[in-house]
Amino acid sequence: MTTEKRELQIFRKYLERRGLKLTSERRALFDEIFGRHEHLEADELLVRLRAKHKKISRATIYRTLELLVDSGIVGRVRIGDQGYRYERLRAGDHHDHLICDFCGRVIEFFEPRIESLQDDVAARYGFILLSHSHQMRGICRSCRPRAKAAEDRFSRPKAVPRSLAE
Amino acid sequence: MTTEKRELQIFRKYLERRGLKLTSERRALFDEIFGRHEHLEADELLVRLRAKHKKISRATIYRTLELLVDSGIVGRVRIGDQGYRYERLRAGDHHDHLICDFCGRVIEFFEPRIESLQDDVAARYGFILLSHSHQMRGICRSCRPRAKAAEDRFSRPKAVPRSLAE
DNA sequence: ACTCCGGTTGAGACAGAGTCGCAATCACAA
DNA sequence: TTGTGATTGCGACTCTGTCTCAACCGGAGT
Repeated sequence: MTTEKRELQIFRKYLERRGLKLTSERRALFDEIFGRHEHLEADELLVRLRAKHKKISRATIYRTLELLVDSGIVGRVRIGDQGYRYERLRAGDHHDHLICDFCGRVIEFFEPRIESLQDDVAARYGFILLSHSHQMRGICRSCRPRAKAAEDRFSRPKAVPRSLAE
Repeated sequence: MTTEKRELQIFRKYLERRGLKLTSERRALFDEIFGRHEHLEADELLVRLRAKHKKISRATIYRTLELLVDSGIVGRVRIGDQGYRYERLRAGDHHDHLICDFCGRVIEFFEPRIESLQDDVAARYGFILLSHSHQMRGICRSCRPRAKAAEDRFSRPKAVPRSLAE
């Protein structure tokens, strides 16, 4: 609760500083995102809010998400193959994502050694690094048995071992 | 030329193994991608082929790109904010991308230490790693002066220094 | 508490990227 | 050369996200 309060204050300040208003729609979307820790798509948010008998339009969702991202308290990430997902950010919180191709689960990770190697690479090419996006995809621990079963069932449609590649 | 020949053989084999045909459209798209080393969007490929008086439809471009990616000789990457770009891959060639936000230039990099740390992270969470996508964005060496100038011109619309954040 | 004004909303049109169904066409093996 | 199943082009469609605009509302000033 204290955490939410803090982010709400930041958002309020952000709006105030540019003469924008904290409407009930903006407030509802804020609450929805900060009420749980998940990686949500814009349309999921729309559905959830409407399920809570909150009248809100798609356009407002997108417009508000833009404000939230811009204010720095919400992050926008490409996780699936189409569209973005939004996640709340705590102050100073940076992480990248590990995504299970079977169940879709998203795990956040932070590896300082990767972060610093990124800086090295950027420096090597004379780049000023502004942002990065790093996703790793695979099969999570609990999907491994299922993945194995599926692999056996289909006669590996895509596996073209190098023995056949020429 | 020898390199192209090799990839064409792989593609031929790939089609053959699943009873698919090497049509003139597929061949033309192959040539377009392997004729130069760039990161192209589907529609750019369409335009280029039509400019060469090759009659081809958008649907075929997409369908063929899928085959090329699936056969392993072409890579599909999200580089901009909308859509994918396609790039030819040489055997065993893996790299990630550094993208300039000003000029759009794409630089490929490979940092083995990052690759191996990725394996460590995956192992830490019990993940079987299948793929990853890693992009770094920023300002390239030659755009730095231009970027600086632009920053001075606009009175930094988004910069909300922490001194004002509460 | 009331007013007023500029910011905000909802609805639906629109845009860009990509997919799909189907009739006509083509590759390629016999 | 022929036959047949794969492939193509077209246009309609989907999905994600943006835009326009008239009606509406938040909140500062009174």
